[in-house]
Amino acid sequence: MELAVSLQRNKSAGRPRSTASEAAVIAATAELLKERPLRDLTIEEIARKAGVGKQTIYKWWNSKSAVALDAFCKTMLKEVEVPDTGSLLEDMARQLRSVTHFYKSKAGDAFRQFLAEAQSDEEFRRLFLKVFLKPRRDEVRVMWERAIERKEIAADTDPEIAMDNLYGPLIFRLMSGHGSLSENVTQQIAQNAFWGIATEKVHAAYRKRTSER
Amino acid sequence: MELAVSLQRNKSAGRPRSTASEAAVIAATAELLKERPLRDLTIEEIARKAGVGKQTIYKWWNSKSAVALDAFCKTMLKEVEVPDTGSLLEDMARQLRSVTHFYKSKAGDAFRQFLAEAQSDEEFRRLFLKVFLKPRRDEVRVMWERAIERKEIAADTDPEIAMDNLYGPLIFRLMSGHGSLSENVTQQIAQNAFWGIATEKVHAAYRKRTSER
Amino acid sequence: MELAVSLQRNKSAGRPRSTASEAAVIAATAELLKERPLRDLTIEEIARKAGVGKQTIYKWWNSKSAVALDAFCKTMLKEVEVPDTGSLLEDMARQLRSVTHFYKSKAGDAFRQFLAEAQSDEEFRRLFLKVFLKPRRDEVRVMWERAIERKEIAADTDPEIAMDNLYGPLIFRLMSGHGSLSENVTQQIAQNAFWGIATEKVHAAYRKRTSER
Amino acid sequence: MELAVSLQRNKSAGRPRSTASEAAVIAATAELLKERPLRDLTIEEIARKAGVGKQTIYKWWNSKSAVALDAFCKTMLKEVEVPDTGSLLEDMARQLRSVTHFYKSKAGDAFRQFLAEAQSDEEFRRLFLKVFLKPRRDEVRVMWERAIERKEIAADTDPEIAMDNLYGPLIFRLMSGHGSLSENVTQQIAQNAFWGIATEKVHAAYRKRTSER
DNA sequence: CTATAACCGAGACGGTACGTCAGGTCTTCGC
DNA sequence: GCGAAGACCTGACGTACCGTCTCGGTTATAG
Repeated sequence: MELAVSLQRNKSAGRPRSTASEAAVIAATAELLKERPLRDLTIEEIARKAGVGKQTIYKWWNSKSAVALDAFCKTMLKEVEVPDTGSLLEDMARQLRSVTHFYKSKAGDAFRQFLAEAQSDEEFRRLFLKVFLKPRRDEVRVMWERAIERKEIAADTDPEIAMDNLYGPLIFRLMSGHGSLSENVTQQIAQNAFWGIATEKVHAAYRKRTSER
Repeated sequence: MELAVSLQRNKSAGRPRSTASEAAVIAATAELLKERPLRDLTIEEIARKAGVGKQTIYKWWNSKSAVALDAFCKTMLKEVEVPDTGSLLEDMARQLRSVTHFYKSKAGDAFRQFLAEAQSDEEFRRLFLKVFLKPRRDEVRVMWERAIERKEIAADTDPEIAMDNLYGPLIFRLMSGHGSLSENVTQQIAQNAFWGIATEKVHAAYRKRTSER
Repeated sequence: MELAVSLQRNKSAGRPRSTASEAAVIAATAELLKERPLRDLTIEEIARKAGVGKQTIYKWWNSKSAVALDAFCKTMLKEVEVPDTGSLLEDMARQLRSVTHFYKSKAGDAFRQFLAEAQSDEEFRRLFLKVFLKPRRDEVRVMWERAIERKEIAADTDPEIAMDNLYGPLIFRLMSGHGSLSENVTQQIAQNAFWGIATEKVHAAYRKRTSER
Repeated sequence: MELAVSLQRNKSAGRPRSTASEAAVIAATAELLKERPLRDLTIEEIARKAGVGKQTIYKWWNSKSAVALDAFCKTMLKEVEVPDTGSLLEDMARQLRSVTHFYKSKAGDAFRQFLAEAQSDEEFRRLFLKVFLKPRRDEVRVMWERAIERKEIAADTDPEIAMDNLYGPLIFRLMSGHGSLSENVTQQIAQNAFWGIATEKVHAAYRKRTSER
């Protein structure tokens, strides 16, 4: 019980890390990240704004992207909503509404910056995957697992692919900007993804309740 | 940039634009783009490698991304294959195989770099959309228009969304690297996209030919 | 005749070196050098004060000491007075008075800084020797050559050693600060140096004119 | 610094100064000082090499030069040889031989570094004068006092100036590097200095023993 | 036998400067 | 007048030390 604590402390001599500095860096970075693209941040500016030495940043983070990701996770992130309405279509529609709201926010801008950054920094790609993307997907995956239990989708459905079917189109749309992300569009995407993965039985049930498509 | 140059102004005095320089810049950039991420290219290096003054580059292109995009379009791009098998599912499967091959090539790396770059450079995003993405989508759109004619999908289906359903998951997978892009996965994505947009009639016909999913 | 000139110019394309920048650097450095020891100058401060990029300084000079030496030679240096009174003793006494004046000035401070710098930078030591010390000694050497002609000193006297006998004590005094450099002291040093190198004949002649030492 | 410590205050509470740490600092510094110029030492490196906290160094010494001087005095210094042959010329020649040996050694390098350091640090200049230069000159001064007693030099000769006449040329030669310090040269310097300060009587006696110069 | 005090190592901190790199602009010459 | 060459100012890079500041711990004397 107490063990973890006492193992944690005392492990090193010397002046301990300044929580104030860390917080200042995170805060400054978060603020800057809302103002401009990640690419246009500089370590110097973060240090300046945080009132912190550059070395202090380099000591605790590997790159400005790592600082930014940390700031993002600590200040810009809200809980994922994982609806459980008993209907996959409904779940997906609701979920998509909520992630769309995220994607369109400042946080969503940051998210896309990170995805962009990952294209030229393999180490960061892994970090981003580990600290943000994977945990998020793990939370959301239950939506499909529940659908499998309810037999709405086939037992051998790969939730990973299901998720890509749902989120991929959205993200691509946002990144390329070739089309808008209106309510209408997101719902269409949700429906297509649903029809794409649901079983025939569910299709039939669904068709009963609505007019033929 | 680069467009509609020659017709209007053949009267101007002075030395004409050197086609050799332009070609050298394009070639050097293409080569560099195969070696490393766009972000890590520099105008100076391109100029050095091309044996060209920096100013010459700045004169004809707005940014290194613009040079790179130009180089990409002129040297790394092959015709899109737009299959016409008479079956949307088959068309989509084939198409996806061919774009997957593209995405996994050096050219695909470059494509993702451009998408990344667009996240921090709105002007470039528009350029990329105009000179690459839109033309491509225009070519591919006929696949869905043909499917509408064949009544495989509803008349009011938006091909834009259909395309996002098909390509979005792939691109997202590649960019985030959370999963592989095996033949198996791409075919699954194609199928899901197809089931997502095809009409009930087509679903039924398809089920006849295969065992129940 | 004209050859040297035409070889000099035209040798390179590109924007020529900015004389304004060079002058600004020299001026700024000279000013700073009067305010504080060479060691406490920084390239950054010079650049800042001169309104010049650091790179411009690094391009044309190897080190801050080199800049400082250049500034010193171009702005703080006056002609050496090489007296020719027909008497070595008189020449030496006058010369020493004038160099003492130099040593005690701001320029003399700088001179000692350079000598100090040379102790930890062999490359600079050679530079200093070449551009300042050797030319100066070459100018002054004639004093002893004339004395040799007049047979005041032996024909095989080494002027280098004679000069060290004259200037060495002064410089050491100034650097260590163990004693003052009053008129009295410098004249004593001059006399000792003179007696040390003059021939017996001259000693005798000199003794006739003055009371026995 | 470092002087007159123990006698006055044996009463104070608290942990006493660690002699081990002091010795380690001195040893590490001495070693480093043999490897590179004083300017290129850093407190951090000394602390690292000595296995000591930086603060411990700052507590007991004012600057790295002070540490170095301390290390120099405690480990690199040998007794000065003050010959007493009964002849000033002989004394000077021998002395100069021995100091030349010193100047050319690692210790001599350090000595010049200190003299150099003194040009940009007035406080250190005074310290160096007090703990090294003055004591040394005090020891050597008797050479001239004995010569005065023997009436080899005038009663009012200033030994300080005499010393400068002897050592100054050597030191300047070494610092500027404009000439070598061969046996031949040092003996010439010694002779010149001797002739410069000896009385006529001595000159005459000396001439009897040698051929006319 | 504590309590107090000074010391010590370790090492994090806010800074300043380093020397390098590239950006985007400018100026000159040769074609 | 175009284009190469290349110098210019700017500003960020990542590193090295500076001198200061906590920490946890150690070793003395004083009570």
